Amino acid sequence: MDSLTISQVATRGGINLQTVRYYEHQGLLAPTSRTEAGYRIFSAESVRRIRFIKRAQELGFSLKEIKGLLSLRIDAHTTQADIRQRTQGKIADVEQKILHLQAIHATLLRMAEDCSGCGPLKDCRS
Amino acid sequence: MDSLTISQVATRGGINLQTVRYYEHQGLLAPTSRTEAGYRIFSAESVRRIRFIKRAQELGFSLKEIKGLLSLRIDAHTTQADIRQRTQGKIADVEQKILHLQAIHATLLRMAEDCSGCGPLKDCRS
DNA sequence: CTTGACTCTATACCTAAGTACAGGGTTTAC
DNA sequence: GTAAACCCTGTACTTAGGTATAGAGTCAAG
Repeated sequence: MDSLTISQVATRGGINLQTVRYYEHQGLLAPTSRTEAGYRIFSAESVRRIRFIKRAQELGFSLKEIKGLLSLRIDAHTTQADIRQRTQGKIADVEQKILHLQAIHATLLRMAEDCSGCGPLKDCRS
Repeated sequence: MDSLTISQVATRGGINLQTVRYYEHQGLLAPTSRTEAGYRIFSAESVRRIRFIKRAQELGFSLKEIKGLLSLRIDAHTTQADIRQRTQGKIADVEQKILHLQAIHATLLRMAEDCSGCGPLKDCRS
């Protein structure tokens, strides 16, 4: 029984029911089908997708960017070169973010462990 | 001559002039003083601060959180224990973010380099 | 067979983070 | 000494990302 209602998928994904509809409207999430009466039907897949969206958001990606990340999904008609090209820029972005976070992290650690001589956080090299 | 006008500090920080005033209003940035006529005077320090704010924003921190990060700045009356306590939670947050980014990064790399058998991005373990 | 919990669409409302005037004073360059 | 290019405050508008409400249909339990 891999079939979920909108309220179930919202609860399991940790978001508001209205937000599920909002994400659908934004093209980030689609119900697998509808019942006779028009009720949305989701799968466990959708829950994973919602969680991915929330994590990516916490990392500073906009919904638009997340849509781009999600669309990298591979299907039979996508060539290697195609994928490589589309992922390249995103890989660079992510690497930048990691570097900046590591700089902040190092500065926070220095502040916590040895405060003599450490400067303000904004001076962390990054 | 470490004395900048609002438009200079905005340009060098890479943000809109209005945004400088907005950040000041939000308590994230303060001019070092004012001229006789009431014009704001900034220093190079403010430019660094603005850049830090922008970087942190790209990493998913809200202005409120960034204010918290900036307020960790050390002054003479802050004790070691005090600092350690205030930094602890933020360090954990940053570590979480790094882990999530690394998971996305690894998945993107796998997609770019060897697509046979790689799944959708949202399934990256993180 | 009806009542309560659920769903639908559509529209309105909200907060964060800006961005853009309007109306007025100031400074600098000719 | 007067334009052009600044700056000031205050208010209004915008966009992203939701969240709430209204009005109506659906389903499951007693």
